[in-house]
Order: sequence, then C-alpha cells, then structure tokens
Amino acid sequence: MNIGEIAKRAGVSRSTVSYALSGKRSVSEETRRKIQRVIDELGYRPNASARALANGRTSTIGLVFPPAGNHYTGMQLDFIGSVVEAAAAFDYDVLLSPSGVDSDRSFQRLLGERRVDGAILMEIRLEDDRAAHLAELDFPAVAIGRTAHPERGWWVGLDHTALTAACVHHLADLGHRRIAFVNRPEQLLRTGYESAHRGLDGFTKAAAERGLTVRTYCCGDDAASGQACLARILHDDPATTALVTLNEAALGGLYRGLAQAGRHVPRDFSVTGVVAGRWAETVTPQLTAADVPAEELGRLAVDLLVERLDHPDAPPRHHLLTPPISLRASTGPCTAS
Amino acid sequence: MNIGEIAKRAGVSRSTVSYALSGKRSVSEETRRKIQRVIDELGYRPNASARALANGRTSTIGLVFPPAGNHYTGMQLDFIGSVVEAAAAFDYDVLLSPSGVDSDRSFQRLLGERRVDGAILMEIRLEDDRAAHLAELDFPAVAIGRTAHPERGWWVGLDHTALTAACVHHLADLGHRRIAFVNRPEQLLRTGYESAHRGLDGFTKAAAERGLTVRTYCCGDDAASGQACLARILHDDPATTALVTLNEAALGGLYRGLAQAGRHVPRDFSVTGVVAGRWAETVTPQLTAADVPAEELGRLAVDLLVERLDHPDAPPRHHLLTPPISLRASTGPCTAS
DNA sequence: TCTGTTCATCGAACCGGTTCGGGGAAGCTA
DNA sequence: TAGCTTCCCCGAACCGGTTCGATGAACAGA
Repeated sequence: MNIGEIAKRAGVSRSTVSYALSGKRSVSEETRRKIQRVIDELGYRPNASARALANGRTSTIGLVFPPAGNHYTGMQLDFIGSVVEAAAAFDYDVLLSPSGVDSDRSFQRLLGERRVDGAILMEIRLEDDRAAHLAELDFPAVAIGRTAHPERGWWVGLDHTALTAACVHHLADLGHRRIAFVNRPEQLLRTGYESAHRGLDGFTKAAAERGLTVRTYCCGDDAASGQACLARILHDDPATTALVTLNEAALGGLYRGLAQAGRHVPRDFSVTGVVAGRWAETVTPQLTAADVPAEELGRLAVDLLVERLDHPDAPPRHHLLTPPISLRASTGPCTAS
Repeated sequence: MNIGEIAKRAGVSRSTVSYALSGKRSVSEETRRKIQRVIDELGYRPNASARALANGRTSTIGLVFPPAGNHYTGMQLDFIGSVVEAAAAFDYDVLLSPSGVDSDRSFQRLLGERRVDGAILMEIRLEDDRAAHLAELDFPAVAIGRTAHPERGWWVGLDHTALTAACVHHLADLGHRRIAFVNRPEQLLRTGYESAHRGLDGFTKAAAERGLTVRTYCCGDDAASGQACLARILHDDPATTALVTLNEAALGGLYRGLAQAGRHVPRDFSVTGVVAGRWAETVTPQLTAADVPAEELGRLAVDLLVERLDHPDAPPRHHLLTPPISLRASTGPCTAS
C-alpha cells in the first residue's frame, strides 16, 4: 500500500507515480490513467509523514491556546471552529497545543519537532514570550491580538480600546454617570492579557473624557464570580447605574446579581460590553454589545497565515476589527435622579 | 540541526545518538553525557515526521467532530479541552478533523494518509458510517456515544435514556402531569444522532410509565429557536407545566419565552434536562439538571484510546456514565389545579 | 595463551515519499 | 541519414530518523 506497490502494479517506476500525482512533470495520458486505475482499486493515499519528511512541509498548522484550567468561553470555541474550517479549505490540518507559555513542553513539540508549518496564537499578552520567541525564529505565526509592539507582527485582533470606549460613550449618551467595568480575572490582567489591558484602557480613558465616576473590577470566569462581583459593585457604590464587561462567562452571574438586588435591566441598570453575538442573544434581556466576530477572526487568521506560508518574504500584515455595537435590550436611559 | 549533525559534533555515529536518546540499547555514561551536552547546546529536537516515518507512530490522535455549521455547545468545548489535556499527559498531540461523515475529505486524510495513530469520534449516530468504517479497518478509535451496536465497540458515553427518564420522574414526583420535551434540531434526530434518539426514547418511555401527557419538539441550536419553540409548546397545550431539554443552546431562549409568557420559573413552570453543569449555573434561575461530565468523558476517552493503542489485541471496553440530577432552582411542585 | 562473554559502538538498510539528472524513442530539420 | 528537440520515463539520491547485525575491545575463566 505504498508508492512502490502502486508503481509495480502499474508497471512504472516510483517516480512516475509521484509525478503523475503531483503533476510536477508531464506524464502521458495513458500511463496516468493506468496509475490512477491502480490507485483507485487499492484506495491508495500517500503517507503524510513520508511526504512531510521529503518536502519539509507538514500541511498542518498549530493552534496554540492556553490550557483549559480557566475554561474556554463561547468566543474561543467559535474561533477554534472557524480556524479548523478555514484551514481545511486550504488543505491544512489543525493541531491543538495547550500552551500558556514559551517553555511549555507542548509548545516545544510544535516548534522543535517541526510538527507544524505555522501557528496561530490565541490569548495573546502585551509582552508575549511565545510571540517573541516565534518572531525571533522567524517562524510563520499569526497572533490573535496585538502585543505591545504590533507594527512588526502578523496578527488579527479586535480594537478593544475602541470597543470599550464605544460602550462607555453609549452609556454616557444615555445619561449614565456612575458606571462599573467588569474585567476578566485579575490573574489575566496581571500577566498582561491583551484584551483585559486594552479594554480597561479604553474604558478608563473614555470615562475620564466624559467625566464619569467609575470603578473597575476583575472577575472570575464563571457565573458565581459574576454574581459576587455585582454584589461588590453595588456595595461599593449603590448609585452605580450601568456596567461594561468583557467577561462573557460571568455575564449570567452579573444578571443574576442584578435581579437579586432588585435592579431591573434595563430600567434601573444598563449592561453592555464586548461578547460573542450568539451569547449576547442568549441572555435575557438580550445584551447590547459589541459583538465579537469570532468566526471572521478565525478565518482572517488562517488567511494571513497561509499567505505568509506561501510568501515567506511578504511584509507583515494585520487586520484590526472594530465591530459596531449591536443595540439590543440591556441598555436604556439613566433613570437615577 | 539533525541527528547526523549531533553525531558529528559528539564524535559518534548516528545510531549511537539515537540509542542514547531512546535508551533502547545501553550507551556508556561518558558518551551519553557528551551527546547530551551537544544536544543542549544546539537545542536539538528530533524531527517528528522522520520519527513517525521510521517507527510508524505519529504520536497524534485525531479528534473527529462535525463541522461548525451547527455550532458548538459548551459541552463540546469542555470536551475538546479535556481531550487535549488528557492526551498531552500521554505525550500525544490532538489533530482536529471537522468530519460529519465517512466520506469527508478531512476524514480520509486522517486515516488514509496515516496522520494519526488513533481517533476519538464525537457526535456519534446510531448507525454511524465513520464508526463502522473504522471498525472494519480495525483502526484504533473510541466513540463518544453508543451506536446501535455498542457491544463490539470502544466507547464512552452518557446513558441519555436513563438521564431523560430521571428528569421525567423528577417532574412527575413533583406532580407535573403535562410536560414537553425539547430535543436537538430535527435534522440531527432524523440522521440518527444518538443522544437525541436515546434521550427521546427515555423521555417517552418514562412518561408513558408515569401516565403523563407529553408533547415532543425539535428545536434549533440557538436562543431564537428556543424562544419560538416555547411559544409553540404553550400554544399547543397551554396547560403544560414543565419541560425537559437536551438543547443547551436553546435554553436561554426557552427561559426568555417563559418570561415573555408570564410563566415564572419555578413557580408556574419547571425546567430541567441534560446540560453541562457550568452552563446550568449560568442561567437564572439555575437549572436543575443532569450535569454532563464533559471533562470526565474526555479524559476517559483518551484513557481508553491509549490503552487500545498500547494493547492492540485488548478486548473492547467502554464506560457508560449516568450522572445524578443536580437539584438547583428551576423545578418545583406543580401548582396547576 | 586461548576461548567465550559482555559491553559499547558503528555501518548499512529501511520507512515512503520527492526530486534531480540522464537517456531512449519519436519527430523535426537540414 | 546525421543532428537536434521534445516528450516520457527510469534510477538514484535524499529527507531524518530507527533498528538490526557485525565488530572490536575489555575482561573473565580455563
């Protein structure tokens, strides 16, 4: 069931079979058909490892994402799905690597053992040792998110700064003066997680610009934390009338906390933020939010990576997306005196 | 940066380097150290493709899941994460294959091109052509879910029949007499999707056993469909006082539909079903449900697969899980006259 | 001193593809 | 008919590992 067997049965040499399959040299129509018939009969498919060894390309891309400890959000899921599908369209397989940092064994496997032709990095940090390491090796990679030095890299990302700022302006326009920001967990912020940082930045600056009174919080990635966080918000400043969140997983808990505190959304309290559209439509009332276009991000990341693989010397490219805020049902005019 | 380079610098032959690394033959302590030093200096790691070609094992397992068209649920996400982590513990990488059916190009790549040593099949159907094909080839695979012929296979799964039956009994014990079943989309049921079938089965039989009046529905995997489905339920039988669902993604919509119809959960209407625990805790009121142990399923699937890979002649094994119902806040005694 | 083990190492073959250089046959021109 | 292309195809080398059989040195026992 290898190429030699095909060659023997078709009465040609191994190289002829190879050329017939790859089309890199001309093969007469007759022998091509003869070879094809044998291949169809035996159901032959060339061995991926041998091919990878011979031509130096694995036809596989690595998707590097942090370990599940802090479990995945719906957005990440959509993203993984779209990456896999987009890669399949280019005949690439996707290898998953649960690596948080440069030194991970899994990360070393991908790179050192040449299991993949290129990589897509999720959950980027402002100072990301994985990204830095890859850049240093000139290894083809595309980041999801911008590091602190975005100009030299290949990446796709959301403009979290602009998105949270847009949320603030939306709330300010509705008359809200005292608002809270619910970020991802503190550990992520501390380690320089990009969206947490830039989101916080955009929020803070826009709030200052509009002269708002704000408080910012970090919140665990689960409903219970969201509920506790909301209790804290109302305890710290009962006059708070709105919040902006990046934390998809906590959203259900935030809503529950509001209900528990007797605040009706959106009559007494407005909620908005940056979350996946599908998720925003799941909660009641449906969330007015900047919808994270996870599928598009995944597709674009694959497009960029494939381009980089096909043209090793191409100059860095990137896509910065700023999806608009979708008005749904969770924000309304401020009714506080 | 290949094994020959290491050998040259260490002043030994390539085979000696190989044996020093694998330990399959003894190498003197002195040369071993010499080799190790060169390796550390150069940061050498053996090429995965070459190794795979030589010893016939890729150290990769394939995770076969359906394309994202019908998008992923939280349960699938948790499952993917746990598979990747469990596999990493055994030094296996995970290759994603978005294949719904046997004939998919992606599926053929995995198998025909020998990209993986074994496979885990998600989203199994009662008559599953992928599973049948793999079984015929005696290809090491573990299914998530039982086909119609579970005795001959390797699989891990949930006893959906028992779980939905438990939900029915729970509701019947609370006095509910008219209940609805909200299944996954009709297309999945029609194509023989296992959980949809067995779940429906368990529901129907248990309801008959308890003499309940029931209606069963299929529902799209999104909030809007859930909302529409609930409207249909109350339209078809306004006296319905409870529902059982397998449809995680529709849950938010079902809740919204109930709120819209003025039915308070759990006072006027009870909701229960089979969903991931994390998700059940996200909605308000928190869902009383049989929590899908996605992480455990993933771990067990990898355990079984690795066992099968290590012992090719081992007899088939499986794990059928029946998690208990977690009592939360979405069910209560029937208050209808 | 000779023989028989044991230990450490080497060279060569092999895994299954790809690719390069060369050569025979056919066709064309002079 | 010699000389030159062009078209197909073949054989051999190579990718980077693993593994088997052989070899030589060191050492033991007789």
